[in-house]
Amino acid sequence: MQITRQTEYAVRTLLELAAAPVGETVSTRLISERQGIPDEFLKKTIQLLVPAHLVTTHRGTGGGVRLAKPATDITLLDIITAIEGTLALNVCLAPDYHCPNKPNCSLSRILGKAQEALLEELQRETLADMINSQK
Amino acid sequence: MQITRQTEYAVRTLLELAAAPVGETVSTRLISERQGIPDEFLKKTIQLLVPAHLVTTHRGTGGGVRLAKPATDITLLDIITAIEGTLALNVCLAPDYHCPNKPNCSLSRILGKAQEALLEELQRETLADMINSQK
DNA sequence: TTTATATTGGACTAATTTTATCCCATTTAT
DNA sequence: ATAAATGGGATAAAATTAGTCCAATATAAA
Ligand code: SF4
Ligand code: SF4
Repeated sequence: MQITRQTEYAVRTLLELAAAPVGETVSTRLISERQGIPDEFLKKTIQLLVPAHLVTTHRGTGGGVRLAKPATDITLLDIITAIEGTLALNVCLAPDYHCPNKPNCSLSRILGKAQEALLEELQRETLADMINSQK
Repeated sequence: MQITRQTEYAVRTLLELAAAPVGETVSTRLISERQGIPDEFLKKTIQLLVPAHLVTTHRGTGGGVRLAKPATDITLLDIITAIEGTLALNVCLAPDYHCPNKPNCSLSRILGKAQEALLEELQRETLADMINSQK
């Protein structure tokens, strides 16, 4: 019932990028050093952020990673989803899973409600908010 | 970011007990058959519910498991906690974990708030409520 | 007192997920 | 060319989750 270490790596990476001058690329190497993240693992992590349209990358000398959109448009939920897939508090709350009991299962009903409350909080604040609240 | 299978086993077990006549014991064997839970694994699961004071057990012929308190006094959060330990959306939100960054970490702050919202929902409804909403 | 029933508890195994590493290919600026 | 950087496949290590096996103990009933 925890976010994974990789998800936290992703958040910290995006915070690092959001803190950098707008439009500037940062290499994964540099991020890994500054954030204490294993660099090869960070590469994999960033490769999950690309298809989620949270960052863009550029190869070669002077290349690196930058935000794909303004920090005001990226929520914590976006990041979690990019790394872990759609958040589900139980199997039956995940897309494409069908449990025959679901229609009259009070557990899934409660977990569904609880999940809604959770998603709302995770969606409320953006990367930009997070940066600001650090100051 | 999901409850474990074992936690769901625990919930279904307690629902089964709550549905039985008050004060009546049910054997783990019977529960495992009715709920489709591996019986040896269910035994382990129930052994986690005993020290959490959610059920009491009685050995020997005619023995079994029963609720340790009224179904109105058992919340979903109680059950999750009994099986998985104190719920924490990230390591640093668990008791006895100290991250030096925590004081000015906006991630832990947001996750903390989100966790609060989640806990509130999980605490809101009791086993009794769950039974009633099935009808 | 024997027997059948049921939980207790420890050791063990299996499966799955998470975390991490290795290594080579490809792209790009200088 | 060369150095810097990401892309991506294969694999390994570690941790967690799920499940099994079995002997011991307690209890009620025959
Ligand atoms: S039994 Fe209920 S909680 Fe469990 S998987 Fe089915 S619908 Fe979900
Ligand atoms: S860096 Fe922030 S979120 Fe991560 S463990 Fe430390 S306090 Fe928690």
